[in-house]
Amino acid sequence: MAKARHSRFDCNPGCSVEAAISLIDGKWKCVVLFHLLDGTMRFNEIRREVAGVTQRTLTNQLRELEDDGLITRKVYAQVPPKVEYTISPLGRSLEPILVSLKAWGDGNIGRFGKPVVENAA
Amino acid sequence: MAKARHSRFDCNPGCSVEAAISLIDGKWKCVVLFHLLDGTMRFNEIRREVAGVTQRTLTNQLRELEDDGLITRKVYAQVPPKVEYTISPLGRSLEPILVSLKAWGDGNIGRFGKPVVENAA
DNA sequence: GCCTATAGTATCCAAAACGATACCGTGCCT
DNA sequence: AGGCACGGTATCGTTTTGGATACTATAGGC
Repeated sequence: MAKARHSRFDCNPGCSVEAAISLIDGKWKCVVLFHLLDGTMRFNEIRREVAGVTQRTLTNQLRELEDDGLITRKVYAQVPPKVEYTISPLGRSLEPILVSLKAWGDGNIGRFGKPVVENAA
Repeated sequence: MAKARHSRFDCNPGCSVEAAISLIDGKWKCVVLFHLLDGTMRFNEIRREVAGVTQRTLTNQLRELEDDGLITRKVYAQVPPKVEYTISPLGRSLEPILVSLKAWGDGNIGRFGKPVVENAA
């Protein structure tokens, strides 16, 4: 999505849907969160799992996820740098959504594009 | 979201999540689909339910939903014009996602913004 | 020395998304 | 006659999103 995120939630049935959507609005956010469900990961681990994302974009979206309280970021004072990303309880509460997305995708992915295996590089 | 929709699905666990996301990527799409779960609606009915959307944007997103096969559009040859929008079987298959989004939003909406009641106009 | 990994920052750019605003033809109601 | 509803179209503009590319300091391995 783009432009303004949903920021004003009206008291109709749609508004809770908008609230949830507004948090995962970002091209790679759901995918990142999905991977973090399995446990803590470091920056380049995430980057390798999420095919296609540029490092600048990944940084931005991890920052937004952290700002929204969906993940936590732990920096170890060492060289080379070590940073760990972990899904937060709030982020974990999105699990039903993420799992539904994956289940749907698994059952319907053949409708759009063809899975490719070139990101194993 | 914006820019390129997810269009190439790699064979890793994220790609099915991407596939699902790519279909509901649009500021108002989930909300529209959510409302259509309850049954067929006409254009201005949807417009009244979805607070904040401009009529131009609603038209665009309904078109995209139709193009993706998530809803169907039926035009009655009469004046004034009558058009009915109905969720399709493919769209209906997104119900678990939409319901998860609403459940999460219901439980967390207090974290962001305050519900307002000014769209009842 | 060079290459790689780490986790970024910096800068610029292009594309897309959405909003704002005005307008349309017909019929119905007042 | 005027206003309103219907379901849009048309045009322009702004903002945002994400990508492309280059660069960073340190350490370890070869």
